[in-house]
Amino acid sequence: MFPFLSFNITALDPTAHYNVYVDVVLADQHHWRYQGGKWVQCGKAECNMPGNRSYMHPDSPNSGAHWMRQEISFGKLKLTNNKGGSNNTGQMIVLQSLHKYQPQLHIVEVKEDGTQEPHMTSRTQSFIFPETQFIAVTAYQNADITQLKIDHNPFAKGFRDNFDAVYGQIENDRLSPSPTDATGC
Amino acid sequence: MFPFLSFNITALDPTAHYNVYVDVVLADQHHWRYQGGKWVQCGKAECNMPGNRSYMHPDSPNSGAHWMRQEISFGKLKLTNNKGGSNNTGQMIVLQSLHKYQPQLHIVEVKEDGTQEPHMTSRTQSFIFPETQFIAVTAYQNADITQLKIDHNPFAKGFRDNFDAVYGQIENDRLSPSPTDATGC
DNA sequence: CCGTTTCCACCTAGGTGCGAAGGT
DNA sequence: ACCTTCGCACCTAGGTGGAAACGG
Repeated sequence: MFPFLSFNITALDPTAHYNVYVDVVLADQHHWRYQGGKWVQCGKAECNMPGNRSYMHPDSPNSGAHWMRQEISFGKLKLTNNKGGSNNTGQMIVLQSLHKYQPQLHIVEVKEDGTQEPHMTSRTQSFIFPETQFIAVTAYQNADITQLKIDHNPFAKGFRDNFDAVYGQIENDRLSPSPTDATGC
Repeated sequence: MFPFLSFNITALDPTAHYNVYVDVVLADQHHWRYQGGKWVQCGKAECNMPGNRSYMHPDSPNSGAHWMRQEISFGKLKLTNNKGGSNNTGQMIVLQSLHKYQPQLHIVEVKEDGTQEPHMTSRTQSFIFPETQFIAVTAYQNADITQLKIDHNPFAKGFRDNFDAVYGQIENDRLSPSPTDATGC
């Protein structure tokens, strides 16, 4: 997933322990297609398919102090349309192409061992940022998104037009794209 | 560290939880030098220098069933002579060059959260395999060791003489060198 | 002098979008 | 038609030993 989700968290108990994870849910009940330069709805969504749709941050479990120390990035969260069949050990989030999704951030207080406290629902908080919605694709439809990724994803450096000139620039830029950048991708 | 340490563990409680880690201690109190094709002692060892000398297996903590399921490899254990000064967060084992070392395997029963049970020393077992002793170096002294690593470490493939011919062979070999291979490196 | 550090070519491993080929 | 998959060139990131430079 690029640009990746990144959050700042405050007001946790520095000494308590938390799991932090993201899951991705359908944002509406429609197929989408890109037609005439716009995304348009097109029929009903397929039934909820099986497959993992949550990703625990690799630092989990950890203390409130740890989570608040610095920005929490989900740079290694990976998306796929492959249900995996076998060895999918919860490492990738499985989505259906051409459906719109809404990521959600969850912060769950846990015992020191990382298992969830029972009957402590007030100790779980979830956050939804509508600006992080996106449409999953297997091939890019919107050229602006393609260019955004080529410009900012280091692994796509080979596709930049003015390779050297642009790169020096980017290194000096703050490269923390607002979550809005993910919209429509 | 290559060849890397690898262990099979049996007779754990499948439902209990354990940390598994390796540490590396001085095997004797001498400097060593390579002279006339042999390692010879040479004066006294320096005082025990500071620096991390243990490496927790990345699967830790985990169940007895997990540890017994398959061979436990320490393929990502890294050695250095750099005390790091700052950001050394326990990820590398710090050794002094030209000293002889003895790796040790430790299996510690823990609570589910990975913290050690207090007053449960009988729940810790340590194993020492003398055949895994080695002498740390910054430059290879023994040509046999150099060739062993070139032949078997995939990252050193570029130094193999008969590149293609040899590689097909190695792929078909069992590549689990006995710990003895580490001796004298 | 001899051991250490630095730089280098060469590899493994894996993340990019592109374009051709494949499916429905 | 339109979407998906696959192979590809091109990158990032990092693990090799060799050779030269460095240092006490």
